[in-house]
Amino acid sequence: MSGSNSKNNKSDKRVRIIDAAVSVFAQKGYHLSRVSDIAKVAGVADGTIYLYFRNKEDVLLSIFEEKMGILLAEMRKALQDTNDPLEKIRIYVHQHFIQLQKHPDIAKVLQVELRQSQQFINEYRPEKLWEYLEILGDTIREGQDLGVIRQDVDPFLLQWSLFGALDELAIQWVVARKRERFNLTQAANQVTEIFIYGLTTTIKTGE
Amino acid sequence: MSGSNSKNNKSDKRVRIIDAAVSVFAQKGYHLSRVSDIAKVAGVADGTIYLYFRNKEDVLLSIFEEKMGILLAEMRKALQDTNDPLEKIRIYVHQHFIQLQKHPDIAKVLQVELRQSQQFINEYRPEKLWEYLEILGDTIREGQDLGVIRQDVDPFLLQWSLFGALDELAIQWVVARKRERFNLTQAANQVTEIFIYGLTTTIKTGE
Amino acid sequence: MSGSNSKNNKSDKRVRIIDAAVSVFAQKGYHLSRVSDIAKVAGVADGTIYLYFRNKEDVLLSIFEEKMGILLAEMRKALQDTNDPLEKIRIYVHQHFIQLQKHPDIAKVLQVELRQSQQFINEYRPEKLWEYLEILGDTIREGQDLGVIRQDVDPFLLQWSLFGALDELAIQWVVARKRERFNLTQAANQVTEIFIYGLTTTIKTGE
Amino acid sequence: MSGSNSKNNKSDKRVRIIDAAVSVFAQKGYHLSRVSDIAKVAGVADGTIYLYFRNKEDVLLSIFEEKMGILLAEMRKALQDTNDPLEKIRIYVHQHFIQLQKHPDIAKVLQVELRQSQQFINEYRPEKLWEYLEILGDTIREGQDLGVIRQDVDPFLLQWSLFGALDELAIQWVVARKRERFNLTQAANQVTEIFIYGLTTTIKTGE
DNA sequence: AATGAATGAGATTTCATTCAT
DNA sequence: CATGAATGAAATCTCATTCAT
Repeated sequence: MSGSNSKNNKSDKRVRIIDAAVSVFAQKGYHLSRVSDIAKVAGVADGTIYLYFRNKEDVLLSIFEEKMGILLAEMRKALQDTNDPLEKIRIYVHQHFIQLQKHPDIAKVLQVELRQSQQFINEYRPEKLWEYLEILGDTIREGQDLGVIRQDVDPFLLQWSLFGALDELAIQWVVARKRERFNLTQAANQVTEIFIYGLTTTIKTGE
Repeated sequence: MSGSNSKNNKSDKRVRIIDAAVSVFAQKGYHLSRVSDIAKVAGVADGTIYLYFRNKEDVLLSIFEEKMGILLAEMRKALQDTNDPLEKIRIYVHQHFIQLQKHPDIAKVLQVELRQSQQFINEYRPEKLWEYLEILGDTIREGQDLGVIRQDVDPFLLQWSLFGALDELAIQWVVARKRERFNLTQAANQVTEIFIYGLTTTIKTGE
Repeated sequence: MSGSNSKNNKSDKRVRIIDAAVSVFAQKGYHLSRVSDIAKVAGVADGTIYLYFRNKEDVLLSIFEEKMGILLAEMRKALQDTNDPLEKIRIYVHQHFIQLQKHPDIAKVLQVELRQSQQFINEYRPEKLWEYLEILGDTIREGQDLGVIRQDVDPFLLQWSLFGALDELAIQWVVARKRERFNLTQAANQVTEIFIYGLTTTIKTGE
Repeated sequence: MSGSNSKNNKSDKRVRIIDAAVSVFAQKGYHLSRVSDIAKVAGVADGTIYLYFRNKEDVLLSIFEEKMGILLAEMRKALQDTNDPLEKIRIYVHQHFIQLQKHPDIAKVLQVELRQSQQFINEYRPEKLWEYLEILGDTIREGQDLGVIRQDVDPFLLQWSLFGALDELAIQWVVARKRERFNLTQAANQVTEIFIYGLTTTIKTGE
């Protein structure tokens, strides 16, 4: 029991630091966050952080690695029962926004800090993020193979367009305190509507 | 002529500092850029920067103010001869990407550094950016009034979705060294296609 | 013992910084003293000073607060057994010079740096110094009430005159390296003589 | 005439800089005063100051040299018709305070800045100030030779005590915004009274 | 002689990281 | 393992002084 406790304490502390860092980074941004801020929120001494992480940057990297891993796993689980590509896209968008709502701080860090530094993105390839995005790209290609998505769009461009749209709405929701202006479920519905059917009023013949 | 020179030199220096800052911020990000880096690139002494700007942050703010003003003016000029909302959107997208291609560093700073800090966004209202975005929102509302854009989408959500898509593609093109993977003209065409007609294969009756 | 040591080390460091600052300020004056000078004399790193003080000015303020407090307490103790106002003045003058002799650096900082900046005096009210001076004013008023000090002198003017005389002699002794020219005990005697009996040769009838 | 004008302009500018420096130093203190502040008040360019003075310190030194010279000359003129040492002291005190009232800024700089830096006092001997003080010392010695001033006081101590008293009252009047609390004529009378007759109530037989 | 834009040395202060306890 | 006091490198910003015009 004491061994188990000890192990729990250990992993506990690591988790507490990660969570504290997520909260602090989300609030102030990576560069304006001090290590001692993280330590204070985590309820540990400054030096303790260096027992679990190489340095401040390693804390940020670990957030990506671990939190993105969780989001990725949950996204896969949400999509596992569907085969229809268009339905998959609908679920992807909903799931993305649900995660966002559940973990706004994580979302903020992933979104904002990710783009902060070219260096960061180039030097540290956030594999888990790429995998998360690849799901969208693969689904689009699948849709094209099955003939339900137009052949004339580049899956790569479509993937980023859709992700960008989601991301921007997320930022508006998360960062800019516009949460009162829209709820994310409605947003999810509208975004999928627009991407799938377009914004024009004319009616699709196939329907 | 010497007077003209003298005047040119003076305004020259401010411009050189701004341009140097754009380049340095684009490369390293705001926080990792040292004032002396900017000075070196501008070919002036460190202290000279403080003759033209209050502090480092003021340099960043001035970039926004001035460069965004230029982009805004050019966007308005590009749109002035069009009345059709859908055509306006096509032009907006193209123009956005053309500017991007012409000024990738400015784009990087405006896009990436802008959202770096919540504080920045909250305390300093980037009016010019809002105006730039409002053009899109107004056009959408116009299109709805004219009946060419679906009434059931929230202009606010659509505006941000479209801008997010553009933004993300821009970042991919600018930041992540993916310029070889697509050209922006093609991207512009595809994004407008998708937003206007949707990503499904079914054919619009109106065509 | 180790706990005691630890505590001593901590308070030790604050004291060491204060004392170093007194020495450095006394030698170079506040403005010409660099924080790193103080750190070097105190035997700590530059940054350590900022663990104990908000900034350089706070070090100066703390010197006033703490050292003046000590001088004030000792002055009160020296005066506690006397009731005769004239005797009190004699003791005050002696005590003032004794303290001076014991802590010439403190004296220098209190006297010289204090009046350096109007701003300083106006913004930071040196309460402890006022209290120290008030002792003199109160004694004078007491003497007038008891009829041993002339009614026709303004206590306020007399207080400042006497303090100015002491102060100037102090400065001559401390700053201007004139220590060889007079000893402070003799000075104390002469100043009290002059103030009490005047500088004329005529003899008081009361004697 | 134009030559004379030119000469006037030249000396004019030097005087304007000196006067500006007096005003600025009096307000902010030497170290917090910027050369450009002086230039602005003098209505000249920053660089112009360096045509008339070697550097910032030289401006301060010149203030002493020149302003003190004026005060010294006026003091000598005020004393020239008197032979009685006690009367001379009375006049000295009055004259000192009159000058003070006429030139409070000069007084502030001479008094406060003078003591700021040991270095300053040691390296640059303010001859004119010493002469000014010597008048007091000489008068005291004269009085002792004539038998009207007690032999048992050290002229050096008495000189500094009296000057210190004057100085402190001056500072209170000039610096600490206490001008409403006393007028200098009254102060002059009281200080001479106290120094000459002492602060006790007993009556001198000689009177 | 006068200007004032430009310089750059130097000062304060912060904060990631270390290490003795 | 954990602590947190101490470190000191590094960054921003100021301002006396210079010098081309």
